[in-house]
Amino acid sequence: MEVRSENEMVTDVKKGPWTEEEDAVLRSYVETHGEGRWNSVAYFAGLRRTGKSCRLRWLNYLRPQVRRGNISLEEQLIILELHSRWGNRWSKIAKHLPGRTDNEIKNYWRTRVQKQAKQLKCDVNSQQFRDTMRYEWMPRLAERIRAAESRGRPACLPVTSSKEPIFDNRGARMAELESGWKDPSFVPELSSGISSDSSSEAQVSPVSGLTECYNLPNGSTTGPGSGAGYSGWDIPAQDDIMSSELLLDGGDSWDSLWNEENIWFLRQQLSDDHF
DNA sequence: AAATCCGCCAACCGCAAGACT
DNA sequence: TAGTCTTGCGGTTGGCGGATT
Repeated sequence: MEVRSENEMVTDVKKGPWTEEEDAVLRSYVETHGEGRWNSVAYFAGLRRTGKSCRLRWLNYLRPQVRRGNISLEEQLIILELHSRWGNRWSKIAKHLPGRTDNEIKNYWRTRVQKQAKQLKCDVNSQQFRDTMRYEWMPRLAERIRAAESRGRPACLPVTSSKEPIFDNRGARMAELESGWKDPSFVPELSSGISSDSSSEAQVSPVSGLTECYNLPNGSTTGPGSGAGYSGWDIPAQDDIMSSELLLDGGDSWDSLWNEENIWFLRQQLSDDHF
């Protein structure tokens, strides 16, 4: 009988997309034996994969808690808010978005947000871009959420199985978030992954550069949110906010946006001392 | 209809920190 | 205490599919 060690298995490793059969094997094994010891999982489950690959597949795809589909408006706002605080700390940000993986948030940031920075011809780490996020996108997003809330959503949302009110402090929380980014003294926390090197920020003029692409909050708006120019990124121009067609992500309905999972994570996000 | 471009996302890689021996 | 193993994180890449030419 052939006996192979775990290390030998690794040399026989398979890469690339997972098959349904592999998924079934991994899911079955983890459900029976639990997570952890991923090299052993790969070996004893008979998968020709590395432990790392098994772990990643489980965490990012097979876990029952993983949420799939469009990033909701609230999730977008939370991502912007937390990224302004922590920078590229994807796993940390993901912990505040139940069911979302760090990989998903990272991909979202790179494909949507960095694309807008590119269109603005500014560095994603620049003061100009941070100001744009802070003064334009986040307030607009909050406005969209409120507008959506006032249209299709019942003022008092249903209770969860715990019978606790869900959004009792929602307004207060939103105001708290906004006061943070509207406060002139607000300085986004820069941690690893965000360059605080002043030389990179010197590439653009923080204010004059901003006004070339965007007007500050008291002015009219131009830029990625202005009508036909934006796609994928879900922050519309002020005018668009009043367009009900743009209130939701593409294809999202109120039912899907305000399902149990969204309500659950919003409860978490809007609860006191969560950040 | 074919070729090319582009956006998205799953998965890989290297590194670092913590756990274990 | 040092070496090894495991896990977790962030950056990057490659393939797929839809859009555009």
